[in-house]
Amino acid sequence: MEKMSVAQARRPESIGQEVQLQGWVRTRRDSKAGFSFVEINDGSCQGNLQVIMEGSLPNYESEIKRLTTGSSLSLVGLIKASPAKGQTTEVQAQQVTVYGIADADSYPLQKKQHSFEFLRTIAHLRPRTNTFGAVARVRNRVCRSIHDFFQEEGFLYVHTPIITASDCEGAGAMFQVTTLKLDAVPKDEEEQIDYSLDFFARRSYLTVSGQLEGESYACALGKIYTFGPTFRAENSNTSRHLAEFWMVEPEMAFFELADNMDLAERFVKRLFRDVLDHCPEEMEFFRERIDKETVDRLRGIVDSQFVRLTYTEAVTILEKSGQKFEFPVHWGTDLQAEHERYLTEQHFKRPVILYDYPASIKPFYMRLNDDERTVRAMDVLVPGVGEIIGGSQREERLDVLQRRMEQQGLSPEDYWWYLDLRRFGTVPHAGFGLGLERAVQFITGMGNIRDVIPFPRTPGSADF
RNA sequence: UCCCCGAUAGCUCAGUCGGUAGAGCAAGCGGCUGUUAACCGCUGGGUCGUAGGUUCGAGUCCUACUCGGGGAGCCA
Repeated sequence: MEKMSVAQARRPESIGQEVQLQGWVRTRRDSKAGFSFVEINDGSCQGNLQVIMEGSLPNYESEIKRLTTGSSLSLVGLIKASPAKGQTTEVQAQQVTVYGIADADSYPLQKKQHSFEFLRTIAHLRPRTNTFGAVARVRNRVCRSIHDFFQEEGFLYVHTPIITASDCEGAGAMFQVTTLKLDAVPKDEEEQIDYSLDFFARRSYLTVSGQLEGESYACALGKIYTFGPTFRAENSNTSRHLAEFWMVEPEMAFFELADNMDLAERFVKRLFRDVLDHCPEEMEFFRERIDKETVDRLRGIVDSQFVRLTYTEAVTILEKSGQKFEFPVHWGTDLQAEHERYLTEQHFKRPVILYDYPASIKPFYMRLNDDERTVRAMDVLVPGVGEIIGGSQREERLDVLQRRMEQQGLSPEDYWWYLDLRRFGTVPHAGFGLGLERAVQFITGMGNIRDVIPFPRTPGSADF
């Protein structure tokens, strides 16, 4: 007997086939006329499959009448056109095997809406809900599109290390990795921790970015991208931050800032277009249940040009806006969330790429402009979520890079290999980072980033 | 880390002026039905987050703590 997915069985072209289906019960409705409607889902699509289970089945009273939400089963049946509204096909079951009942008294999921807060406490079961199934499928589609896009553009997928000894990748607090016994840490003569006895014979950390290593490969192979888990030990408690998240970081030799912005815009639009094209049921679900605007917003972005303006121009717009901001705007300080929101949500009402930020508020590796006050940084801001991409053209001039490091209190010796890239055949190059979860959050309209990653890690919480 | 809000049945919530606990859904039983978040009736289900305090009396007022949420900062 051929196995078939629920997704396939829901399509009209499957009518007339006799197949095996396996999945989990979403709901059961009994008819006293002597049969039951059982809706099953196997994760292959948003919708359920209605199965007719007749009272004449040998295990009808003993097992089928006891099927509860969450129970698992296998069945053999004939796919038919459904006579009633609500679905195009349905299955007439000929044989039903129950794998496992989900005891309704203790099974936490019911056929009703639960709060996301509650579902986070049962993260191992929440993928069985409509919302988390849809998020998982959209997340998968976005990941596939990330690879498709870069592979089609001739990029090489490079794996940068998860464990790093660069103690300042320039992107925030790091998790330390150690095999030292924390209750008996070895000390040297000066009572300092003796890291020569640690696993890597020096302090090591979980990566906060693969950028520096990515530059190494871009400066040999041209266009590369990394895509993997990233860790930040910041004590951030917001709906947009995770301690462990996934980041895509392309890095391109012979790219200047304008090339970088072009690529970022093409990239983001491709992700959005692919989800609209390939996940219509999921997006319709999000439009109905999560965020009415999300589909229209994505369509609008795919068809429109991103606004590009310099930091200096943005400050001028904000100053002239007449808006009362909690924090007043002035040149030289970073824009606050309220300022970015005003630009994307009220002034332009679409994504905005800001570039040429003051050098004083950006890291050492961003290329200094001729005005000596600004660097070739760019942020892609979207309505609702805010910063979705951050990137820059990198400083390729050895002397300028060394000067900038010293200004920021970093010792060039620690970055000897990074500086080698400028010593030997340096080239203009650029890159950016896109937070996967921020992208999925924006696409789906989900309000909390903890609900677009399967098992979220946040301060004080690493359950499951 | 800072500011604000919350914690009551398995879930989602209501609970008036401080007077001893309620609904919907879920569950069990019964009824009805090609149903589709099915529907109707009945039944069971509670240390009101924890620890103190005020009071004749606290779910309700006060304090601390724990956990959760929203916002800010940091950023992706």
